[in-house]
Amino acid sequence: MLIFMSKTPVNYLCISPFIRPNRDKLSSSQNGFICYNPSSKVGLLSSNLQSCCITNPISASLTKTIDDTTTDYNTKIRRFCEVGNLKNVMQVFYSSKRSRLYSETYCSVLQLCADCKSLVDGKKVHSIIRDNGIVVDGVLGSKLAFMYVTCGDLKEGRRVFDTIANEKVFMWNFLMNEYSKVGDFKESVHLFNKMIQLGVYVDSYTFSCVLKCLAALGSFKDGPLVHGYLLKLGYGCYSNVVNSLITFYFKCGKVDNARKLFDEMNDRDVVSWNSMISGFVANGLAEKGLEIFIEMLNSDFDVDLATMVTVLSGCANCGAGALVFGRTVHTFAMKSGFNKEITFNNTLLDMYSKCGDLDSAVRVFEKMGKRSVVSWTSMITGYAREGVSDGAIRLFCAMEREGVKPDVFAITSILHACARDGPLEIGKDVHNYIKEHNMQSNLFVCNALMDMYAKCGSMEDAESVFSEMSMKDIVSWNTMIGGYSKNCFPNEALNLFVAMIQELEPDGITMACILPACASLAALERGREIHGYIMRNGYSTDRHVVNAIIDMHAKCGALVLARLLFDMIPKKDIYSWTVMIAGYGMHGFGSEAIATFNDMRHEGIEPDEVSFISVLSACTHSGLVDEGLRFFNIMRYECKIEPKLEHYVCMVDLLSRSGNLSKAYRFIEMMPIAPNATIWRALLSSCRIHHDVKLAEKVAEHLFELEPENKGSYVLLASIYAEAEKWEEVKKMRDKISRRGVQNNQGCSWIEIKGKVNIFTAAGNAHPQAKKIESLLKKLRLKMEEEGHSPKIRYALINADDMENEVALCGHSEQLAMAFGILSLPPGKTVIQVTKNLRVCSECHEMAKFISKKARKEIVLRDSNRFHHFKDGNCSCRGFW
DNA sequence: CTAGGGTTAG
Repeated sequence: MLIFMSKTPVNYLCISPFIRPNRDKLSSSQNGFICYNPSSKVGLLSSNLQSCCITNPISASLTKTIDDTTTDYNTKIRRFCEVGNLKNVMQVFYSSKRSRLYSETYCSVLQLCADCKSLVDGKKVHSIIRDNGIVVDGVLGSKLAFMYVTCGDLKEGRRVFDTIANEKVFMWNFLMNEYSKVGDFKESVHLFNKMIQLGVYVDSYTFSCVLKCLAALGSFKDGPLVHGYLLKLGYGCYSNVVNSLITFYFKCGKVDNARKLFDEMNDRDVVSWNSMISGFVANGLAEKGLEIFIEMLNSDFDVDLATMVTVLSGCANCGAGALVFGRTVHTFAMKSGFNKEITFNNTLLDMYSKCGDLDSAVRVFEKMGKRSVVSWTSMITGYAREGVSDGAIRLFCAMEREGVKPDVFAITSILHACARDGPLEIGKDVHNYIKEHNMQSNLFVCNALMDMYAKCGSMEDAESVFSEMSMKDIVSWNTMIGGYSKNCFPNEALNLFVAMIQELEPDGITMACILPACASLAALERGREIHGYIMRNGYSTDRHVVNAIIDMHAKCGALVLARLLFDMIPKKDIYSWTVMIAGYGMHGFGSEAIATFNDMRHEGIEPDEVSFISVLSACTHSGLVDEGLRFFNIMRYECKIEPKLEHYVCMVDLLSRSGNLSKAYRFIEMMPIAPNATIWRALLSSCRIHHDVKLAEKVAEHLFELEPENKGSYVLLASIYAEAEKWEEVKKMRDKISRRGVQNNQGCSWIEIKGKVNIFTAAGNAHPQAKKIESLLKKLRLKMEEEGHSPKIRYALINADDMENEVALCGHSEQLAMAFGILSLPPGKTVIQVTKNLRVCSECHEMAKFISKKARKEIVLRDSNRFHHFKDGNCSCRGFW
């Protein structure tokens, strides 16, 4: 009688030691488990005998060549294996480590290590096998490989697998499946090809696995090849194979092929039906899916839990469009009693959440009798997706209170929530949890962790996670590159990009991550290089990439080119439009931005919250108060979009800069969400423009409360006092400022000349042409005074107090860059383009106007907020900055 | 080889 110790098909490798296998039932190829080293002193078997023993364990036990203690160890170890006591097994195993045990004993121990997922113990067993010089044959080798892979070390498992000539299809299938689980579909397909080459017998599982991988890879050409091959081998009537084919064709969008296969099937099973329904739904044909579902109900087939789960997760993948179908399924499931199943409820709530109906998801969640970590994770993700980070975090805490332990999925999800609006403290707590629970080997967790740090603005922390990762995938690289781009480390982003392309092939997302780096540098030449790289390597069809290219051009000042590229897009999506609107906005072309926004709506594209930010900020940059208010109302009442903080920032900016200070203040008071520091800061700087000291004090109170350590706010209020000649107050502010650390944000401007970026800082470190630049500026300043442009009093007053202020911060670095631009502009060219890391100061702004008139040059200055086009003594911003 | 939840892009 054969006794199998565990349920997996590998189990023939470990037969209970207490019941000797019945000789008649042994198939020699499958059950050989004793393997002595020919050179061993304990195993006295000759080579001939050994080969006999491998195939026939009975003879081994009969030869009695092993001393009693060894037999004892074998028995003891395997008895502990049976009850699953790894600790005891390892103890006995260690005390026996000098004895050669039965190969089957090693197998049992390895199986137990696999069951317990203990890589540490598994490795110890392997090293003892090695030390004892045990020959690793196909059986022991398979078990070793199985152990490694099961314990998460796919690489080592594969290494062992490669050393044994294993013709067993099981191990091949197992490895293929594992590779596809970790997302390495290429390797899985590679293994398949190798199997064919080596003539390994392939079975139906092999085919379903390889088809799954081909679908995931998008290898739509190879699918039909495999299809033909499996027909030749006679697998065309295996329902699991045909089911995989159906799924494959659906994934390629070949709905008709899938339908035909299904129609011609002789024995459809539940999976066939399920695949048809989810396939239709996934191809945007929810109604067809519903038809099949009804057909299934009408046929004799019992709808099972898997049907419900597949169908609902199909809806979830489709998003809002499948919500109606999802509801129908929900109603049906209630009648059939599926709502008692936790798995069903999990899928159901996830469906509602992914289809945009979070309220229904919450209702399902609240009604569920039992909740698992999966249920909680779905809810947390749902809140995070909607941007309700505090809700997500509250749920996470509630989950922990109920004693549900977060796993890697839950951790990834909560990190995503923390990334949404930057509670870095909580993010760090999660990081500690990850360390304590050894989750840092999980790729998803690490990627989410880096993303959280990047979004919270801490690239140092992101970098330290990145550098310690043993396995990095394309997401890891993209996250870091995108993080550097967005956090204004464009050079780091570009360097990392160069490092990346030496390691692995980038994708469209990489391009969409690196282009903003060029944009933030305003380095049009570098951007064009990347643009060229994109064209050469075929990324230019990816819509994200195309949009990023347009964005880069707009942000580098090449607005006309941006428009040209925009017009060339055959199918513009909401991102394309948004980028274009924002482009016009930052250049001060408010009416063009509005026209583009209207064009978008005419094309039938519904604006979303980001496109409203674009058009609202365009109104702000051009001082279009009435239009801005109109769009704000359209957003709320026509498009039913709840304004977010960013929208309120735009509105406060819009109202206050145009002089409606008290209106702006009332607007803040009316906000249904708590205003943040950015909003108060916008109002405070408008108070300065319009010299409203009283309101400024009120506003500053809010700002100091929200950001007590931000020195900039105190400087701003001090400037307002100084301009109002309130010297007592200036002194008080100065004390407060000096108590707070150093100013971190130094002014810096740069200009790209013939592809080389020339940087000028406030500190004024010497440029090779510093003397020429200084003398040119001197001349210009003199001329300015002659023509009656006296420097504004407010700066002089603050300077007298020898206090850090806008001027000191600015350092007039943009003047240096502009002067250098005039000196080195090639003949024939009339546009000087300068970029500054902070907002331009008003003195420099006046200077730029003057230069544009006197030198007859057009100056395009990009500051941290917008573009200024200076021409003939005027600026396109018309004072709105 | 058993479902269901997770990461990067304006």
